[in-house]
Amino acid sequence: MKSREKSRTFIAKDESEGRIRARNERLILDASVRLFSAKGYDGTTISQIAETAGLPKANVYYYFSTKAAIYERLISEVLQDWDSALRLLDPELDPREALFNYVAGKLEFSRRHGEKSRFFAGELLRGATFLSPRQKRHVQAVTREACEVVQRWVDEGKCNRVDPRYLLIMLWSTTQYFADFAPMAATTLEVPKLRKSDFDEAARQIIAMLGLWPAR
Amino acid sequence: MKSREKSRTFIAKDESEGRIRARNERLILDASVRLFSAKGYDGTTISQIAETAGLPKANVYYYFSTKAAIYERLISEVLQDWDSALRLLDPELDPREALFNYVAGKLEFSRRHGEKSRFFAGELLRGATFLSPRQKRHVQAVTREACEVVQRWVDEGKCNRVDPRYLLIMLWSTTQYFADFAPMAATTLEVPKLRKSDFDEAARQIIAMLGLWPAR
DNA sequence: TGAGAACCTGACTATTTCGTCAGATTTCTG
DNA sequence: CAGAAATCTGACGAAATAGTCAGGTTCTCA
Repeated sequence: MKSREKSRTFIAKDESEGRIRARNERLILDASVRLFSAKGYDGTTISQIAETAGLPKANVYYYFSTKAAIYERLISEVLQDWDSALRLLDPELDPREALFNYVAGKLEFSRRHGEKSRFFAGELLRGATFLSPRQKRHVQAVTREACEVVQRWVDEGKCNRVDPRYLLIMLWSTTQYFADFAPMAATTLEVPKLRKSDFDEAARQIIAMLGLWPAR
Repeated sequence: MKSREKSRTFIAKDESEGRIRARNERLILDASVRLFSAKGYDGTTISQIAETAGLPKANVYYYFSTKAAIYERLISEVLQDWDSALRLLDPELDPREALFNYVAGKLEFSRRHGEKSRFFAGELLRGATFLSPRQKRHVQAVTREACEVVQRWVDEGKCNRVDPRYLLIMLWSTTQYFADFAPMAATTLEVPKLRKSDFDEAARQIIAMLGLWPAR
């Protein structure tokens, strides 16, 4: 099958040892995120996950003791994506440019990883009870940081007066909408299916519609 | 089975005859929307619906032959709400005022009927496969109508140039966010739980952030 | 190369779920 | 009030599900 070097791999996580483990866990997680996003947590069975991943069910149980364990791993992965996206908000740039980059980046990520985006949205919808206090604090800290970036733009007069928190919510919600509710967005735009160009246009339109840019 | 012709009550729906039927169907539908919104379609069992509604399971089956039947009834109810909300967009008003009313109204509805809003969002998330072609056309027609209202404002110079479709998407997504992802919004706003005043403030902020208002 | 660790799996159990049904009870109507 | 229609319900069977386990196979490294 595969003859890799027998080198010691002390890379990072506790499970980084064991190529087979890494490969199979990935298979399981990928299958799971697809199923969870399509049918929800309760609507997904371990048998389906096993079948989608191409493994026997008992083998899935070998790697994850329970469905909840799979789910928790996915949450923490998605949370990482979410916050590295927020770090795209570059304080050095002109706000209009920085916000455009952020929106475009977020849209592009959502377009390419629709299942992840929908998975996260689905679980937020269920009440976000899954976030550990630690994760909640983390989200809060990252959010606050982003707010400060915007606030600085306002203070420096580079940007009209605005409550950064509402601005962020507006950007999150709109970008999410295109990914998560794509069928509805497509209906509204009267196209059969959203394409990359629709996402790009969305980024431009969103930025254009915001009344944040001081007259020059 | 089709021999229910004696009653004199031609009120509206096909089921308007039979007070008991009406009452029990309502009990079942109310229980269902709450459960569906909290646990998803697949995650909800008929037994839970029965228990929540306070009826024996077999009695639920007496009124609805299957879970899908309950679900379809809910969809059409929610769709009605959705489009009567869109009719709140009053073409006679000044755009700023009209849009504020629309946003505030939608937020208020979502706040009061969170389960319905989340139920709809949840099913959109699953791909909107549930909408019949007829319903889809209906949504499209109502949307187009709303777009025309906005377009007229633009043409009359009451409103800056904007693509009405993206404006609508932006408004829908943002208002939905507050209702459907309330825990996340609360975290962002750093309040323990969203209150009415937060929703009101959201409406003001959303309108204020839009750069649609021509200088006077 | 061989012993132990890691990995794999078919078969099994206990539980839950959907949906049905026969017959009991209540409500309606003439 | 009598009979018909509507409503109610406990109990049941077939199917699906989460999770376990004993024992087999493959890999790793000294």
